[in-house]
Amino acid sequence: MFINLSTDPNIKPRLVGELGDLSHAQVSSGEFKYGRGTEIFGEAEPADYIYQVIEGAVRTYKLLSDGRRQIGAFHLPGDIFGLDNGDFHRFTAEAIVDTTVRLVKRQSLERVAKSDPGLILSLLTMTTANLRHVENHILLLGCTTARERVAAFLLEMNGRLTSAGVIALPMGRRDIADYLGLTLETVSRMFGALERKGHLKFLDDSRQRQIVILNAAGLTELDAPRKHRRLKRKHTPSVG
Amino acid sequence: MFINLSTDPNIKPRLVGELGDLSHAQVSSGEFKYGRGTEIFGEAEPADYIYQVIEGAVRTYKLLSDGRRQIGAFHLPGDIFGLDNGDFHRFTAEAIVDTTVRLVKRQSLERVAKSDPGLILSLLTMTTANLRHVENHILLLGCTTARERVAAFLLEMNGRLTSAGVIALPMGRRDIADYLGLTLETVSRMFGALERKGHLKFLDDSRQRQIVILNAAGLTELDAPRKHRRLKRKHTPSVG
DNA sequence: CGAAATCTTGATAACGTTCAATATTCGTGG
DNA sequence: CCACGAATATTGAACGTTATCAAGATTTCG
Repeated sequence: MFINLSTDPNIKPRLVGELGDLSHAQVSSGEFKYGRGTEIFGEAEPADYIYQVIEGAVRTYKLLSDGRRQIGAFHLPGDIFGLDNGDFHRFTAEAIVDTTVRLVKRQSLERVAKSDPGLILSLLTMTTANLRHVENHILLLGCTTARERVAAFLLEMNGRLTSAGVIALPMGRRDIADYLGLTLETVSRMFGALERKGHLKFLDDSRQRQIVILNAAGLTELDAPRKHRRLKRKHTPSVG
Repeated sequence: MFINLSTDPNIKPRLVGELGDLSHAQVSSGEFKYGRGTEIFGEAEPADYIYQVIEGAVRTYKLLSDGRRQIGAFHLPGDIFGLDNGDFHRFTAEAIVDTTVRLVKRQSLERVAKSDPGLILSLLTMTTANLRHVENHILLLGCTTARERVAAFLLEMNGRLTSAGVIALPMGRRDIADYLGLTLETVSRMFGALERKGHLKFLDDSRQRQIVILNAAGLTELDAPRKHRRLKRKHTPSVG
């Protein structure tokens, strides 16, 4: 089906925030539902669509050949994923829970983009936003302790899916672990430690997925034993 | 100074490969030299220029407040860095050795970009290339052992700065460690282990920075003790 | 030339993983 | 709708990989 995004009131508000100048573009678009745990697209598959979460949650990840998994991002309502700017997906995407997505044919986007600098600029803006997230994640994975990672994860989620002060996590400990480069046991232990310190509490939710942050400042405290201590800096750009 | 890149034979060949459609753009450009160890720009500073390495090597990194450092990338001759698509740099950049860079005023790029969709597309292409690199780095930092990281580093460098089969590393063990999320001692030990296994050898270079890969296949061997073993999957894409 | 930086190697320790057991809940099929 | 197997989460104990601390050898470069 073809939808003019600028005239469909149900779609425009959702997409405008992310797609910006796409608002006057004529692109082919549709909705789809994926059951909990099902694959939306696979790594290295042709990237025919880009996706936006309407409802639910999605994980995108890479696998090593021996089964080790690294989740690159969680995608929540409003988020766009599968935007690879190339012919093939670089991640696998799976629905974490029953999920509804909007999909847009990449071909139609590119057709429009040829004559619409604003759309390319929007793609650049979204890609840059991805890049920023991934860059911060590298800092997390390369430098931080288990406690710091779990705390950072909570703060990230706190900013993204809090409703009435409660974080309702759609994903399990295993997913969190694979996002943070830890094991699920370590994630569980760090949650426990943060709870004992009074930085958070669990609501009497059966699976401990409903969390309230009690002390956000406590979560930002650094924790490194003394791993590295580089301090000096030089400042003298010399002119050629 | 203003240079029309499409008519300056000394500049065009270098930039065309990376900047694509910029070749017919009129942008302000110049060259600069930075001494070994000096800062080119700092994190959160205004991003007034984008840079291309002419000669030398550059590291870009983020710091935590207690001094922990994560190097995001090494930039070698031909590479463009500082392309943040925003008003501020997200990394600090330092010359690893005496380095010559070309710099291009961002303002002039943006002026041209307004009327040149091809240039924006080039920016998108370069940003996507950055993204791909960082995504792969996340997989490395989140999932792999020390030996695998050092091996992956060598293979990356092997594809980028090999001359006559010899990798001549411009950076020290500390930089490599901060790139791989390890300590310099561990990097040193892994080099030693790989040498003992016959996968590489050092040239009698005083600082062990000249390396020859003897067995690239040996370097790609996986090494995980048995950290995670997720196996079931419908179809199985994998990066080995 | 000499102080600082770099790299290696060894000994010890710690953080996080691995292995294991339990309790609870989910969700699918009878 | 209940029951039962599978999935999820927590916790404990032991282990292992990598960090930390330390010393020494060599080289760089100011």
